[in-house]
Amino acid sequence: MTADEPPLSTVDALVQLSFLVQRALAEAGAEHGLSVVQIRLLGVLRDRTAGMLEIGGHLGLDKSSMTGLVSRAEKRGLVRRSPSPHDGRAVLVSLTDEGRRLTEQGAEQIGRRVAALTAGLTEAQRTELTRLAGAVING
Amino acid sequence: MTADEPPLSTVDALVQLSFLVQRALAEAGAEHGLSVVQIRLLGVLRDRTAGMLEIGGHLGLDKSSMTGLVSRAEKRGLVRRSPSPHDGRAVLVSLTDEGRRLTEQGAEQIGRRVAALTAGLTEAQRTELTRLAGAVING
DNA sequence: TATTGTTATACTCTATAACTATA
DNA sequence: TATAGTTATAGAGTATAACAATA
Repeated sequence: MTADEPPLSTVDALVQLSFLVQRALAEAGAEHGLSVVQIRLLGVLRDRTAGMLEIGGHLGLDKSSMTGLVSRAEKRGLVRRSPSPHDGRAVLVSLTDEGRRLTEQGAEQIGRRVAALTAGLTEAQRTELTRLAGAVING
Repeated sequence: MTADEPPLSTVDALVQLSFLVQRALAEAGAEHGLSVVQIRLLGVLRDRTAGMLEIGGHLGLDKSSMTGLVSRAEKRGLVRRSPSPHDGRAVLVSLTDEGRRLTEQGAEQIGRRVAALTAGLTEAQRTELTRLAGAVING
């Protein structure tokens, strides 16, 4: 029989859960030398091509932070910069084939690791957790 | 009427929720110039005095990362280093009065911000979410 | 010898301010 | 003038390897 755990407040439960998930993300990324923010960058580009400002908006980062972030990913061959056909000031960032491969593979591993966190729940509990988390996310 | 949101997978829901909570943490910390890791450092020291290795274990950081982390907090007057009475190699890190004040105040603000995330849930839903999150946390 | 902690070093990540080029 | 992006700079945060002091 395992030890009883102290009851958690809602706040503590959400904070601790967030750290568990973030650790799973970091560990999945580390297998490929990717930081969490690099994972997020690839995630943003998974379904779209975007300019620096737009990506920064999604990640909550200043445009000056984007330059280095994208350059490091570019140096690793994961993304490319292209000139925008409509605006001479703008660049469009998109995944390379290698970047897309790594994105898909990483998503799979993240899925496995995060799913493993809920392995102790019943299917009904998992469904309910997903529903409640979704309600928080959607306001 | 608000727009329908796409149904989320369990993995996506947990990942997105973790980013929401982490953002709340970061914003609460930013009000006092504290990073998330500095908040965690104060949290570890809230209920105990600990050596560098022990703190690093709680935070998942190498001992070499601890030196700078603790020194920055020390320079701000939030923690102090004391020689261990039992081991001449070790130092004991503890909160200063100012550090404790900030820790309590920060915990309050984090509580408010994280609680606000669940403001749209009923009390029963909040209870259920807490129970399910606790089940994930406790294995 | 093993352990605790620091230092030296290198890198990622981030922001502010100043700058370039284009709109 | 305003906008998209980069550069210069500064600082936090992290790890690896080498080191000092103590156990």
